[in-house]
Amino acid sequence: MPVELAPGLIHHPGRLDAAARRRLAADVAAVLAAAPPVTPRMPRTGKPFSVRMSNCGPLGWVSDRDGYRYQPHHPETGAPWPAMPAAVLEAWEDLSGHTAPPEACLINLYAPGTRMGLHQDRDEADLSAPVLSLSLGAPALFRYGGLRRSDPTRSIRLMAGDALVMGGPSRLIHHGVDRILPAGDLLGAAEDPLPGILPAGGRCNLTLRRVTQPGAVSGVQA
DNA sequence: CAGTCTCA
DNA sequence: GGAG
Repeated sequence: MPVELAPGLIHHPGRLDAAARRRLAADVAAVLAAAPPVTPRMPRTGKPFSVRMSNCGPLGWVSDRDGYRYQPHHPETGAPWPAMPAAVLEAWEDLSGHTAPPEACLINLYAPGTRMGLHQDRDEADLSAPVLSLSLGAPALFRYGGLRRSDPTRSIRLMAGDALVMGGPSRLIHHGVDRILPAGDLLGAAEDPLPGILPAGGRCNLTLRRVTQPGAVSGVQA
């Protein structure tokens, strides 16, 4: 059953069963074969993220010395991002409450020890759509706060199969990943969703977003 | 510009 | 965990 952590911030524990998780993982593996994970870098400083990333869908989120942006092609291969898999689109239809389809699915790969500092998802022109997060693999300690970075924060454990919707008043809240937890930390067998791609004990997170304004002309990025 | 980091 |  869903838990409303804050207005517009909905946690769906165990939303994806084992079969759905396997199907999603297989789809993600196929995407990563065509769009290999990239190590993003901080704008200006070039400091690498610990998380590795890829994308599927018409647009993908990338970060390098030039800044954050969405672009239609892989930054290293130059190929268009792979199409959004059916399992991803179905999750959006089930959980987003949004009629227009997602335009970007960012794939975050967390090896053990990887973290993601508190940040906002604010590179999208259309903020009326929620961000939908799906978790695979190892559990993670997820932290969320408010609209201001200095707002008080709380943390929850995000597990394989969990979905999290950040929408409405929570669309721009700060959030991050404090740490990847040992797979055996809780009951439930360790799942390695992407063997050969993600180290054992790692986590894969998918975030689905709407990027462009409803009326935007193709080729023009707000 | 920033989803970085380290210090405390 | 909060600040810079």
